[in-house]
Amino acid sequence: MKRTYQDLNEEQREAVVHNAGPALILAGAGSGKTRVITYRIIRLVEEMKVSPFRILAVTFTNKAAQEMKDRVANLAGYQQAREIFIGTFHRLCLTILKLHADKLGYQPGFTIYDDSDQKAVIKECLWDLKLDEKQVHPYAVHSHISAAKNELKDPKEYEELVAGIFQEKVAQIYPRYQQKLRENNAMDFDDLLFNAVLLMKKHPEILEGYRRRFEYVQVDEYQDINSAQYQLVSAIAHPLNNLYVVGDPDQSIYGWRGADIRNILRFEHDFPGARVFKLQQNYRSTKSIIQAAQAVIRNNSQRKEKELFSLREMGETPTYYQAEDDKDEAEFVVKTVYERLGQPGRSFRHVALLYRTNAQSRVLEDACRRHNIPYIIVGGLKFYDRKEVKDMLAYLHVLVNPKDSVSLRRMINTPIRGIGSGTVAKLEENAKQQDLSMLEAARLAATSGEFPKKATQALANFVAMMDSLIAERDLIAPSEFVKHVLERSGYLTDLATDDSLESKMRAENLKELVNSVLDYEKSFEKSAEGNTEEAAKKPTLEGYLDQVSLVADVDKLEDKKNCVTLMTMHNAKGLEFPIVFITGMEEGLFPHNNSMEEDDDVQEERRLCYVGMTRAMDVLYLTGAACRYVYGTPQWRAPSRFLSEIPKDMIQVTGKAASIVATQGGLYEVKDVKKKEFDELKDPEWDDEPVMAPYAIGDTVRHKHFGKGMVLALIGSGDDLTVTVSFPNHGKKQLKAKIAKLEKVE
DNA sequence: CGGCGTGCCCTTTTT
DNA sequence: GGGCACGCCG
Repeated sequence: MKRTYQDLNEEQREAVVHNAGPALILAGAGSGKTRVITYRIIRLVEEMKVSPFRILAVTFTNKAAQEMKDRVANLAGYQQAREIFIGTFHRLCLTILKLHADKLGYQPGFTIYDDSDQKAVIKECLWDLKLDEKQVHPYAVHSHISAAKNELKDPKEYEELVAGIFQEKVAQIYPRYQQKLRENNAMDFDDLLFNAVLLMKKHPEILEGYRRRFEYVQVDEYQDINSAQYQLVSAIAHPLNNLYVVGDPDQSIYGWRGADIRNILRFEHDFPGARVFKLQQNYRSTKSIIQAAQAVIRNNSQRKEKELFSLREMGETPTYYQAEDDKDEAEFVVKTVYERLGQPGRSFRHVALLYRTNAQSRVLEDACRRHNIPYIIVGGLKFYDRKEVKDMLAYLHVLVNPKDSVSLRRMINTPIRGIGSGTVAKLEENAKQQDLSMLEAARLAATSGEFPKKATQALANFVAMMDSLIAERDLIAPSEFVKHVLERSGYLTDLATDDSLESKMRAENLKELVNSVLDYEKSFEKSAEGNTEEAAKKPTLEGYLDQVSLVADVDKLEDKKNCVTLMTMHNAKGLEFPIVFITGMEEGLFPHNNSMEEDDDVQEERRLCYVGMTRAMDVLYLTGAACRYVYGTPQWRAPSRFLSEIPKDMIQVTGKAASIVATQGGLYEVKDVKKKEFDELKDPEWDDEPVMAPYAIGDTVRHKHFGKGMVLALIGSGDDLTVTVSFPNHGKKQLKAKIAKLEKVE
């Protein structure tokens, strides 16, 4: 069958009919990049007669992978689609590593440690090294190690480049951290990439195998690729370099995770002879939304020339609402959602509420609940992060990988079975001295008589339980087995002993966990888990755990339910909604305080703003609050600079905070106060008075030593009020209002 | 050993 | 505001 690609535009068609050799597709937001990449794959199979088995397509999220699989299956048929390796980087690496784990000194059943497991291991290291975790923050240590791995630096290489006291500490911790992971037969997320690359380096014959296998390599979201991913992809694509990458430098928002935007910017340099295609027509949004988004992104200096345009109608001019405080902001959002729902063809599912930080979701959530708006939150506290679910997963991890002592420590006394912290500490000591896993140490202790009688008995019971569970593990279906573990562990019985609502919820969540195992099993019936080299053809507990470790919340976002969606802008990438609210448009929040010093960081924030705005199809609201509660204290901040980058005629301004006006460029005058309408909607109990501050953003003040300056932000109230002032000759200063005694100047 | 209360400090974003 | 570590008491 010869396809004519009539449903593609000229730009898209040119990109699709590219044959061999490297190609870079610069695809603006909403320009149909997924469509292009799927058609490309189909063309490889149907016209160029490439065996599906020889095609690799890598994405960043499972959701993107699934969508691509579905589209290929729809167009080319299911049989073709399942032969193609379409998956995330992490899934690709995991698949490779499972096949060759032994070559790196791992066993195939290795566990993937999540954030909290990683943190636990770091803490152990700190403890071993007698470092104070108050001074050396585990989180900071881990992010350094993570960054090192993303740049493919092993502990030795890291040590050589150490600069500063903190990094010296990290250099001590890093090798120990790796050693502990190895002892637990565990890898962290970054190891998946790092070890896959390492494997290829150490074993050229394995690399050669994958080179021969994957003749055509496609990469989605290329702007977000880090060094390790770059190495992997370019190694596999070499020497044919049939490397087809799609991305948008303006949507690179993962720099903090090691993504290096330079990879896309220098693609033509790295792969000589590369052809470049641009997709600049946006199909998603109205003209006025695209114009506003373009106006913002234009302020970035590091860009590839690309001008997005929309052929849709002008549509509604985006609105900026300046709220008094965060609650007022939430009320505005909710009220507007109701207004919009009155319009034909609109329902809750068409609305997304976006924000910069997860902490912002709470106020929005409260407002939704008060006004009976159904909502789902993507990200934040995930299902798999709940205590009871993590406990049960810890059981399963140990049962699959008995060396996993981090998980063992979590479940050994949950529910309480008389193995207290003293006993655990002693076990740990024994394990370390005799070079055993914790479970082995427990097994020994159960018979040695070294422990007190009660503890010995408790350990003996525990070991017997674990041994019998391990023996049963592969005899029944994973879902049956999980049910069995819930019973045998006494976890459910323990929950049943008190009838609090919380316990009931937990029991409910554990049922849901069993359901998720059932879903996993079902996916095998239709055999959608389509990678042929997936070692096992039938569902296993190990396979289930792998999957859980690799799924993110967005992946499961179903649009069946009629709910408003709440999520961060990071999570929103790749999605679209008719009506979008971007909340928290304030200096210090967006752009975030931690990203305001370096120009590169501000540029990334701006790209994030661009990503957020371009999610909107028809209607876009930008909202910000003059005063917001952070960690329980009020903070006053100026409107985001990104607002002032949108020309006046491209945005309509409204709000009720007439007293505090934008200072960034002083562009906004607040008109059209809609207070009356709010009061009708508001729950009276909710409407507490905002905290007043003696200064306002934009005030000029005089300081004894620093002279005249302008107020940029206010944090706290009363005696704790801290004022951020910018002085012409002394720069930014944070001053305690009580001590500094700033004098207001007219 | 284990339950419970107090106080501290923060996570910006996530596969 | 709230999760987590620590300390006290039954």
